[in-house]
Amino acid sequence: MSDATAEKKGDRRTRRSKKLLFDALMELVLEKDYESITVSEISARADVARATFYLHFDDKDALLLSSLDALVENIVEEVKQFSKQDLLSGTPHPALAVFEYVQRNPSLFRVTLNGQGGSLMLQRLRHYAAQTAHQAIETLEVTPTVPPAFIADFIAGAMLSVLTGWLEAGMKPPPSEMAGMFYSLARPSILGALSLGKKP
Amino acid sequence: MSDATAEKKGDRRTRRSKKLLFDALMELVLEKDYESITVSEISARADVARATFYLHFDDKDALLLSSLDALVENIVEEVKQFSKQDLLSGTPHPALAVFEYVQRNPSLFRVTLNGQGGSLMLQRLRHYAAQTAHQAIETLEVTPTVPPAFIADFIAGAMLSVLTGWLEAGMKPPPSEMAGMFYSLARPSILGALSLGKKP
DNA sequence: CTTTTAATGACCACACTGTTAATTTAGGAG
DNA sequence: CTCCTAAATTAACAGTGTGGTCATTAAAAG
Repeated sequence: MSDATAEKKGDRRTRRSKKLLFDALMELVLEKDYESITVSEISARADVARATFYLHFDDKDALLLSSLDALVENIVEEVKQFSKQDLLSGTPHPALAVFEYVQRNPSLFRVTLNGQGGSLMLQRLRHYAAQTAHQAIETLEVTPTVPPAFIADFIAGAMLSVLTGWLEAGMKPPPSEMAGMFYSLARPSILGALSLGKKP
Repeated sequence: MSDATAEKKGDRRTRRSKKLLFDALMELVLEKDYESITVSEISARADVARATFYLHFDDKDALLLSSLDALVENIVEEVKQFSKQDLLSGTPHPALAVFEYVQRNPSLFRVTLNGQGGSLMLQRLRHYAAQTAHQAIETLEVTPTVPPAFIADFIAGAMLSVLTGWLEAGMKPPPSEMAGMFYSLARPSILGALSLGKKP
């Protein structure tokens, strides 16, 4: 094992290339329509041979998805910090975490939510969100009157949609306010759906 | 004016071609990934010269969007029938209308919501939905504590997300049940956000 | 019937894809 | 440091789809 700073896998050159390509895509994605970006363009921007691109990724989407996966892992982890009590209390920590995270890294989310990044990303993001919401609900240990999966879809979709609108509006109201509004809509719903089946 | 059956615009041949192309796209979209469908393929399936395609549409997306627009117009009109009182009453008419409509024409919605149909459709559908929700809220003539646009985004996103899950699950619970669940989550939210500013 | 207009097939230049082969370059193990 | 291996590069390649034009044919509309 070489360890040392370790953690990273693979040849230094490989890492370098992947990072360059990733950064190039992020740059381009802010400049133009995702669909219209070509592999040639990404490689050129990354100052990497086109063949090198295909050495690491099958196609444009593969690169994009691998980026998204990394990003989502981060945000999910942050959000998971706040579960149980925060979910039912008035403190909008989980939602706040989301808004703040998005505010900190708007680029990729803008691509995803604004519909660019094609369908793949939105689809995947929705699944991630729903799954996370689902897990959060289950930690509450109540037997809801509505299937948790339904609640999860509902809340996840609402959150993504609201996020989209927020990005389109230039992230105008600050995260705290957004989170507050989100909770004022989401909490009554969830509480209502859970109330009948509360556990002692 | 030639009127007679009228209502339709343009040359009969034009209408024919457009319809053929539209139908072809719908067929293909059920068979394979939207992104992978080519103009050549659509034209071939429609049994129409490729040049004819470009005579009517700029590209694949233009055809798709024109289809979506037509479809959405229908559903929006249906939903708009039920506004004011139904919105606040327990009768889930508006949501029911949506679920039933989708159940009746699943194909295009499956494309849109399942993420295929690229980003364009989802984006546009979200806007349509939010806009419709927004208008519905304004007919209520109350001054909500949360911006109507926010509520609209919230509800529209929730609806689309739930619809997506529903389609993925093979439209398993019937529309009535889905609409019921949707309302049990959506109503408390909306009522809560509106309650403080009720008008006499 | 005559005029107008859509549809067709054909043919084009162009861009991007995905792959492979030969060569150069740089990292890592010992 | 040296050698060996694996990554990166350059360059070609066939394949496919795109838009667009054009003269010709077919069919509506008046």
